[in-house]
Amino acid sequence: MARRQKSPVASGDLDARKATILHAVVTEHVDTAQPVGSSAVAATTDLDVSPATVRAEMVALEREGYLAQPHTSAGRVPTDKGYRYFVDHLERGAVGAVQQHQVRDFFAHVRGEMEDVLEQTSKLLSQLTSHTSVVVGAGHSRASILSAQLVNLDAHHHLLVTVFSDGTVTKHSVMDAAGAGAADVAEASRQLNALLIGTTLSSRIQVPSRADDVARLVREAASALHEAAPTIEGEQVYIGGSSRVAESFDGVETVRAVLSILEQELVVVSLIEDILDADVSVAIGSEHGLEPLSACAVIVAPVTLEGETVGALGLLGPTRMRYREVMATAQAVSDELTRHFGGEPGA
Amino acid sequence: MARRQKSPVASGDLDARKATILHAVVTEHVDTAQPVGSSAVAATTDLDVSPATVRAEMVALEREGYLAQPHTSAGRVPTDKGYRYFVDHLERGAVGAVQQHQVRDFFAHVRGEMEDVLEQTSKLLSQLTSHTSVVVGAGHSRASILSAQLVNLDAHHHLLVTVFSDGTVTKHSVMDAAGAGAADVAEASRQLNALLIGTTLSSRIQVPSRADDVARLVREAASALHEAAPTIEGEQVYIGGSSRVAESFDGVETVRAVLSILEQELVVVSLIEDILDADVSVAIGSEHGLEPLSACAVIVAPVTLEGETVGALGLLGPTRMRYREVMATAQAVSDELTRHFGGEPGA
DNA sequence: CGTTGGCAGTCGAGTCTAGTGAGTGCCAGT
DNA sequence: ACTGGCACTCACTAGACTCGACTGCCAACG
Repeated sequence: MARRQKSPVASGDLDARKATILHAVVTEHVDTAQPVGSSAVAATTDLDVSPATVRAEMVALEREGYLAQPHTSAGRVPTDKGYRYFVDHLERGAVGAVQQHQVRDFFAHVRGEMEDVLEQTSKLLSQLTSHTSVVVGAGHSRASILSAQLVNLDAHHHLLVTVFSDGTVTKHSVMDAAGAGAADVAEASRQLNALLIGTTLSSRIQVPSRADDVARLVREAASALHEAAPTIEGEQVYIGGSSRVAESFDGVETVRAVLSILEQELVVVSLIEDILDADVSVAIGSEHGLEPLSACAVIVAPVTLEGETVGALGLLGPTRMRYREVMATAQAVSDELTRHFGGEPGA
Repeated sequence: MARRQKSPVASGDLDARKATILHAVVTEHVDTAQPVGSSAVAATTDLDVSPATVRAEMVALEREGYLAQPHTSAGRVPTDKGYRYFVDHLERGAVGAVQQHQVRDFFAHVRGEMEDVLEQTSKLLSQLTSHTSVVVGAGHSRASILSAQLVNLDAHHHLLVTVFSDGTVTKHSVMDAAGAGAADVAEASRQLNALLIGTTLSSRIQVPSRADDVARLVREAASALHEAAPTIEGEQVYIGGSSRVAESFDGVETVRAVLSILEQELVVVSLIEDILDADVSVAIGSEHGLEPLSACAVIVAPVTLEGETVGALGLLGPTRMRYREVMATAQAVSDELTRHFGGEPGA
């Protein structure tokens, strides 16, 4: 609403009245899920114009691609472009008091490891918004190793347990057909720790080439760790409220398609990362490339730690969504999450 | 079909012809999703009787509760009791050759930690059966601690990393407001290790009561571990193919209800454990107590390790399900999984 | 020239009325 | 005990019709 252009042609800005009408159509349609007619717009806005005038404007808005008609004698429905304009010109609202309180309360009481917090957060988000939520914890490719330890499980199996500077812990099985003695395992553990401390997963390390049991164990363990690197570097994904998908769309096929996408973590992560920006951002309908999600809008907010983006949270719902409220919620949770991790690093 | 009673009254067994008719109705209904008429049954069975005779039998089957009519002039549909009889008298079939191969192939190539294998398995199951699958890894309440280590993250945060005899690894944040020195942390780590090794989560341990930094760290870490015990003892749950739910049921409300149940891990686990038996077993419709799942059948197979049940796998679909095939698949995967973990314990 | 009221036209949704056909229950005959 | 025949039931479908919410267009107005 702030920036406006003189000439309302092309795709730039719309004149004030068109903007008001578009805004009215969007909000009304979000509320009712029905096409919105000219008289409804004339009644709900404070434009003081007749339905006929509204109609004329709507024809223009349709020509410019902001609105669409399901069929000739129906009201108008916003297009993706219409929603986009709506969102771009939305003044940021504060999150409701009840929700605000719920968010604060949640973060005041939540305890436990980062993983648990992220998972709980995804549940909170879907509960607050009635949409499906996605929380992505960034990978730790740049984290360095704080400790590595080889633990003897039984005669032929050991476990390499690695602790990273970002607080993650990984484990890797190490087979040992020969069955080295406990002393050898302990020695290998010592050497591994010395070898790996301070390195990252992408570091090249110098493994001993000797043929004895200890050296063999060290080599096996180190390779197990580095082989698995691509997997454990990967992001953690927590999805909450997937049952909300069934409420949001009426076509069973749409529901299936969306759920199917949600099952593919890699796709979800790359979707979120595509949309991710320094601020709360939105992808509407076909704006993200995923055809099965063309009926969806995705709202993404970053989670930062010491200025760096370490994760993201996303909310997925129908394009017909209460953008203002949902974006405000995303912003609030993102802020609190950032503060939460900022306050207690590594936890 | 083996055991049969003379008197077909009451709820015991049905006479051969009724059994055949019930069988025909179930298989036909599973195929077509339509009520099955008497003439269809007469045509598809080798009973060589007229539709009229079939009708008479169907009336009896309906009176005894095995069949139901959606409305007066429609064919018959199996009731839960009908499906139950069908399943109880199903001769176990072998799994199809293609699937057999797929399962073997999967287990021949799958690598990685138990958690990863279970998760992959749930995907395999849902892919093989086109149903939603659940894989439950048993809790490790009886596992003893092999190693405990306190790792210094930063000035005020440490991480207690614990390795259990069943190969699981847990981590717990330990806050340290006072900021003990590195030497103290190392000493605390040593003491914790000595203290915890060989104990289980339910063991009572004797923590030092001294007031110095080391003792404080030890107490903090031990209490963090034992406080979290209920959580980490808990089962791991992996759900695969939840999008299949949308295919299986046509009512959106049913889909939502089922998805909603699937989101509650505790409910899913207790459901599976209720049904769990030494063999592949089935709960049909209202047999399990969960009202929202009254349109579902759940097939559960145990996963054993050295004679002990260490987990379970479940398949959830509509009562109108290909029980024979799905049960055979569950059996096959359960067997292979058991063999897989039996062959490489701890992996 | 932008705006307005009026008006004919369009089209989806709902209702009503057969007509169709799959399937049943019953019964008399073998 | 089984069968063929038969009247009956009832969901489903198609067509006709009305209703009503809109639109698009146009002539008139300030």
